[in-house]
Amino acid sequence: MPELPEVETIKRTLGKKITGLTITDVEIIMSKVIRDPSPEEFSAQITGSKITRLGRRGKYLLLYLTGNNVLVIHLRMTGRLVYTEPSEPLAKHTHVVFSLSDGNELRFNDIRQFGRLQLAPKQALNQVKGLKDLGPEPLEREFTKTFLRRELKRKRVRIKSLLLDQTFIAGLGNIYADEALYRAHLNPQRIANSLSPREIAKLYHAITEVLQEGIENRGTSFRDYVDGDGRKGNYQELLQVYNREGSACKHCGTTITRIKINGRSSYFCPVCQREHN
DNA sequence: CGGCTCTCCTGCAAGC
DNA sequence: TGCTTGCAGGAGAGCC
Repeated sequence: MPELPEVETIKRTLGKKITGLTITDVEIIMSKVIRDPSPEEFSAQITGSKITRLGRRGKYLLLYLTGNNVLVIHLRMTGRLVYTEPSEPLAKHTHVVFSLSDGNELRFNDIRQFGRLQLAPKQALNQVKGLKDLGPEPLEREFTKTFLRRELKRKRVRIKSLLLDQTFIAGLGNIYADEALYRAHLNPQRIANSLSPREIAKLYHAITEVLQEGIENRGTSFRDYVDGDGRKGNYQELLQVYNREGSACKHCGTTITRIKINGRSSYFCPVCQREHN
């Protein structure tokens, strides 16, 4: 499930391969993955464009094209971008194929068909649904302790739910949210506006640290995620709580617990992350 | 508007 | 062994 560190890693690895290349053809195999415009318009606008640079906003990957367009890609759960030779057989769930001027292809495949591609004019990027309501980038200067304090104060949801809310902060998913809460010694069920200034400060540092470490380790590969080189990340080996139900906490040895919060799994150590203290 | 639930989809694991 | 059932999850729609 590509979250901020995974998308950032894809941006860096894929960027080295496809920046400067022209898209010579677009084949849409499953049209529902194209959110906007129509498949015909999508192909027509992209064909002949050059990829000038790659960007990222939250979990969205951005391919800046000549002709003033941006190809906005969200991989959701199982989406993959595969840079490969045309002779390579199409994977079962390949939905879109971009032919590139170096003779290779960029393929979008997605087992669960949740991922979406969208084309938007560069100046209209901040009007794209999903993108326009994103909260601050947690690794940029705009994400501050003051912001976190102010926003937490007016929220009555559980802190775990808030961390997953992209309109609150962009880029955290289930893995890094659980890891950040563990690092901050915060129980995922805590109500956001009950956190003390000290706890908020710990959470602030925990969020930036886990994301930074995720990037340094080229992301977390559970099942599907690979980077632009087709390589798996390493951060799954450094996870403290996520997907570790029944295992010992690496700090205190207590069994890691899993509960559901708003339908999402939350992994935590019941001792290191006590609800009341 | 805030906050919650349902939905999309396939692959895999658990259970009988 | 082979079937059925349930679960995983990001974000948008829809509800109160």
